Parts: sequence; C-alpha cells; structure tokens
Amino acid sequence: MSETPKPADSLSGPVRPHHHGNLRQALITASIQLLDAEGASGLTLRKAAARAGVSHAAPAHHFAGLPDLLTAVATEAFALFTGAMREARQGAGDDPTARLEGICRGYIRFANDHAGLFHVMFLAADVDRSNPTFLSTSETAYAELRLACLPFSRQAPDPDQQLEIAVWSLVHGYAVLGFGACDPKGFTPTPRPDFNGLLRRLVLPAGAAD
Amino acid sequence: MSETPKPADSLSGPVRPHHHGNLRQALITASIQLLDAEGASGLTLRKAAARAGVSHAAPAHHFAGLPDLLTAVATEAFALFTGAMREARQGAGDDPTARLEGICRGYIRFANDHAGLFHVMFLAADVDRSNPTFLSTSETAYAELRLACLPFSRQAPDPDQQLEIAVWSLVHGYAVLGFGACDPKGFTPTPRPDFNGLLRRLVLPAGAAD
DNA sequence: GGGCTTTCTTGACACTGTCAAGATCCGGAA
DNA sequence: TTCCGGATCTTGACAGTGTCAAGAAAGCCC
Repeated sequence: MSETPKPADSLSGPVRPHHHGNLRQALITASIQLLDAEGASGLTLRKAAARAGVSHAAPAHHFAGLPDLLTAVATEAFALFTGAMREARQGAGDDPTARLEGICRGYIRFANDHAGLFHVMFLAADVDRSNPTFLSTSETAYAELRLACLPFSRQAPDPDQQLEIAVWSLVHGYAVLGFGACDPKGFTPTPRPDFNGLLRRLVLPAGAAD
Repeated sequence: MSETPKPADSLSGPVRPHHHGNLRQALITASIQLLDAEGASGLTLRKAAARAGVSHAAPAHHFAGLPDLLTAVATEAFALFTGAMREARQGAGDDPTARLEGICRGYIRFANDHAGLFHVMFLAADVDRSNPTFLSTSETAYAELRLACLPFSRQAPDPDQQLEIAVWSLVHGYAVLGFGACDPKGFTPTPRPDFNGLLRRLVLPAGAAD
C-alpha cells in the first residue's frame, strides 16, 4: 500500500534491475498463479505483469499479445496436466482397469482443482491450438490416456482408436459437466454418479461392470 | 406507417409501451445474434444495446449486470437446444437406437453450429446456474436425453441414471473436444471417429456394436 | 394538470489490451 | 577502457469494456 519509490541515487539495496532476467517464464508462472487463484477470468496481461514486478507494457516484448501468452500458458498447463495424470497412474498399481481409473481420476481432479487452467487449455477462444509446441505438449497428455486404453483394445495389441476417443470424451464430458466437482454446477443429479462405474460400462464386457 | 421496426416477439397485439417496447427480449435476441455471428467473445453489453437501438446504459434497467444478461441468454439458448434435439429425434424414426443417435446428432450439431451460444450455456463463468428458470429450462433439455436412454436401461423399465450420465458425458465431451466439428481444434486424430460407434459401444452389449 | 415511476440518455470512472516514444541497461566492437 | 547498437523495460496514450450517478422523457394513476 505505502509504495515509496526509491531515490535514484540509492546505491546499495535490493533495487529491481531494469532487466528482469527471465521475464517470459515469470509471466507464464504468474499467469498460472492468477488462474488458479481467481479462475478463468482472473488472468490479465496487466495483472500478470504486476505480479511479475514489471510495468503493464513489458509483456509485449515477450508475447505478441494476449493470445500468445494464453497459448504459452496452455502449453505449460498441459505439461502439468500430463504430470497429474502420470502421478495418478503410478499410484494406482498395475491392474489395467485400476490404472485407467487412476488416470481418469487424475484427469477429473485436475479439471476441478485447476478450473481456470483447464478453461484456458481446452476452451479459451484465442489460444492458438495449431501452435507446434502446444500441439506436441497436448498430444503427450493424450498419449497418457491412450496408453492406458491399450489393454482394452478390441484389436489388441493394436490401439483401438474408437475406444480412446470414447474414453477421452467420457472423462472430459464428465469433468466439464461438473459431475465430479465438489461444487456442482446446478443440474447435477443426486446421488452423484461415480465415474468408475461409467468407465467400466464402456471398457468392460456387458454384465462385468457390476 | 412510420413505425420503428418491431422487436422479435409481440406479446399482446398492437399495444406496445411506447419507446422500444420489450427491450429485455430485444437484448436477449440481439445477444444471441451476436454470439452466433461473432462467437463467445462477441457478446458485449454495449454491442447488444447498440443492436437493440438503445444507449449503452439502457440494459441496466432490465438486467442487474452482464452476468444477469448471460443467464437469460443461456436460458433461452437451452430452449433452442431442446428444440434442436427434439427435431433431430423426430426425424430419426422409431427405433430406440436410431432415436438416441438422432438426439446425440442434434446435440453435437447444435454445439458446432452455435459455438458461442454453447459456450455461454455450459461454460461461461458468470452465468448463474442456480437460477430457477435456468435450472428448469436446462433440465428440460436433459430430460430429452434421459427419455431416449430409457430403452437401454439395465433396470428397465426404471431409468438407469448411470447410463444417462455416461451418455451425456460422452456426447458432451465429444462435442466440446471438437471431434464432430468441421473445423477441428488441432489434436483431432484422423480419420475422424464417428459418434454412433462410440455410442453403441456404451449402450449395446459388447460385440453387438460392430 | 400534478406527481410518481419506469425507461432511457449522458457522462464519468476504473479497468482491459495495444501501440508509440523514450529511458535504461547489456554486450560486443574499436 | 570507451562507445554504440539493440534488447529490455517504462511512461503515456487510445479505444473498448462494465458499471454507476444524475438527469431527461414518457407513461400511469390520482
């Protein structure tokens, strides 16, 4: 609040250097913090700049504009997302069904815990989703899901693309519609349906899901 | 007649309260047109007001704020959405599978053709999804899907809530991830998977989907 | 007609992204 | 070392946004 600007001739002390050092990464980190703290609408170029300790126009030298920053944020978020799914998979044991369930649990939990990030990753209109770096990072996340689908392929040992799409759509829809959220969106029925039951219904033979 | 152009709806004949008649409805209609024409970010209070032919602050007397307008727009959009699904259902014949496929086709087509509206309906952060009118309208849309799921219930003739959630999540995820879009989002695999195959895999006994 | 309410306009404010111009500082060349 | 180019950051401005306050215009009821 009491922001006393330092005199120009103060030689010693932690004066912020004119060159930040790694402002690009600092802006991405600040953006992620803002999204986590304030939701999808909490990210602003000026707020990210302020959080990184630079003036409001400084980001222009590292990002062509807000869409460019959003694309970088979405890319980094997909890396975090992959990590979350991977961690959930590793904690789920070796059984194929448990592993796929674990990954989906990680997927849903990430969507709930980082709703702002998730919105930027999948929904923000001005993210350039044809950006090569973004594409490769998001496909890494998709590969995590695909790998876990492999044991359930109907063309085993070849991948079953139809199943991959079905699982991805199912878990994404479940997460986005808020069925797994602690704070449901409004039209969530009660009792809240467990995702694993839905998943088994898709990947296991009929009758084995119960 | 030197009459100003009428707003979209005419409730009670020629008697119109002078100035602009039903500005509230005109603003909702203008908002929907803006969303359809310019996408999710095309809707602005000021642009909607301009399109309705009033000054930028006029909407304040009909909507508490932008979130309130968005809630009204989302509510009206859900009515259109229900109509689209219903129409697709009626054009699909009497077979239960064809009927469910038809509804899902309507779901996906609406999401693609009205991406801006769809965004407001399901994703816009500041829509009040606990609004009673919104709730009842959105639940009418859900009921359309639920009814079509009934023939596939495992507890027939009682509804199978798990299946309803699964189908809803599946079709929503498929639509949102852009698998059915003409202009895919970027990570869409090729060849584009047909939704009906995914759906049959969920609702029919294993082996019957091929 | 006189008052009252609703409806709409005008004007202002803080906030946003973006651009232009200038200040500052790093790194390499002379 | 000194000097200069260019990268980096700041300041200031602009149009656009949502929202609020104050005032004008029109309908309604007495």
